[in-house]
Amino acid sequence: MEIEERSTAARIRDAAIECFAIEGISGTTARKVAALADVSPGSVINHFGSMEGLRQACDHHLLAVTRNRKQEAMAAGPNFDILSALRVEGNPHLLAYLAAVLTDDAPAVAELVDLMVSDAEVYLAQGVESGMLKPSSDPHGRAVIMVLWNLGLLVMHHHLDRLLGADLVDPEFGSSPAIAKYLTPIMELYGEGVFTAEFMENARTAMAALAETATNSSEDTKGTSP
Amino acid sequence: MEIEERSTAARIRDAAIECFAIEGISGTTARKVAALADVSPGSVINHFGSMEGLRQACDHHLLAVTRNRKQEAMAAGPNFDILSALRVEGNPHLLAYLAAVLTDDAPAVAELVDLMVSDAEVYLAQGVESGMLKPSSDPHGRAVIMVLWNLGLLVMHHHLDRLLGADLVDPEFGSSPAIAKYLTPIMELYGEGVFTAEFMENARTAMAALAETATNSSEDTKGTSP
DNA sequence: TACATGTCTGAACATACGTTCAATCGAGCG
DNA sequence: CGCTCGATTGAACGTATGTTCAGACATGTA
Repeated sequence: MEIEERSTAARIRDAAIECFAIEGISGTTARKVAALADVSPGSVINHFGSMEGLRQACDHHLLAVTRNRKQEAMAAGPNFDILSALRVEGNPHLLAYLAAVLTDDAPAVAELVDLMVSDAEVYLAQGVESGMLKPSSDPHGRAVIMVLWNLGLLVMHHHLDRLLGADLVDPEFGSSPAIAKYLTPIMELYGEGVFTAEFMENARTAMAALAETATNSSEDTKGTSP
Repeated sequence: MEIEERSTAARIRDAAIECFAIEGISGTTARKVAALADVSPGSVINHFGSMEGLRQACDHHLLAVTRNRKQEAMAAGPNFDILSALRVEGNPHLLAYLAAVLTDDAPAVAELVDLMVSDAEVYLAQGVESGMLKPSSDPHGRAVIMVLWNLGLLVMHHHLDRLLGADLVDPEFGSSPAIAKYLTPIMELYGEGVFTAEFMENARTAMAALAETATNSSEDTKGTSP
């Protein structure tokens, strides 16, 4: 028997994260996790009470890792890739696990997303102050959209990989040539936007009208809403 | 007994879409669908062969509805809200069903996403030609990112609703006052971007270096990648 | 060595699922 | 009316799951 570096509970939890990430939330069974962790099915329940308890333990681990990485990231200066921190070392399936749980509404996941948004608000404000970013008329809304855009791409990494050949979940993505195919359009959108100045002029009046009489049908915005 | 307007198969399929949308893919059972459609469990299998067949039937229905709406949308001119077409009439749970299936990689779903991207490429090109949109150095990449950003927000409608108070899946969202909270930051991002011109100047050189020697560590882009 | 204590096992159980199939129903027709 | 035949039923079956628990095991202590 080999030397055990991590506790049995930690080994089971990491095996569960890997299983959740690869087989999906519903495709993961106690027996699969047990086999992957080289323990018996009963041991999985013994340590975490139930499969739901195991899920929560994984969520809290993800949250804890994120909180730890947050401090290092804070010291390294503004970083708009919320995911890069989770890509480095640790369990290589943490990012894929996040992608898997982001859709169902577990409390710890909501807390994690809220944390990312409030972090982003700080980073964005810092960026504005340092002249790196343009100010916004709705800093909170902008932070929400940018974070959810990022997380949304992560959730649909299968489609992104198929369409652009860039696999966000690959641990080596950060140093892969494929990152350019992903960064180029995003940088362009974040740099210049898409709408021309003429169009924005027209859209602004339509938006103002929408804000006032929002109870009308959406007929007005058809063909203009993003 | 009431007058049946739709065939039994269609009733079962629509019940399945509702069940998949509300209870989730894995939370949906043949018995739940049968109860919702007021038929026996055996009838569900009789019509669709298996639960997997039922899933595929739902996917193909979603694809068919999208293709139909596409023609109307084409006639109405460029429309950058890929989802608005699915929000009008028909099964009110189609959008939520799309949000549910967007994460697992069923073939029909991939086909649907590919269709949306190629549609977006056409719309974006039309927008550029009419002076509504800025040209792009990577039209395909831009279309992919914009579509996946949109779909990503849909997938995470729970988080968007919690953070911004805008429920994308609500059938009446298009004519709701909440739409402003959602459109304001998006229009701002699509109109002006986030990065200042000065920053883009620096980023451009970093991007060029990245494109050439992409095998380096991602240390260079830390703090700048979106 | 002998004992104590907490960990781990794996066979067993209840449950819920997808699926099957003989029986039943009901509309169309001679 | 009597007959036919596809649609529908719902009880039953095999399987897989989460969970339990009595016993085996390892480890530290005296």
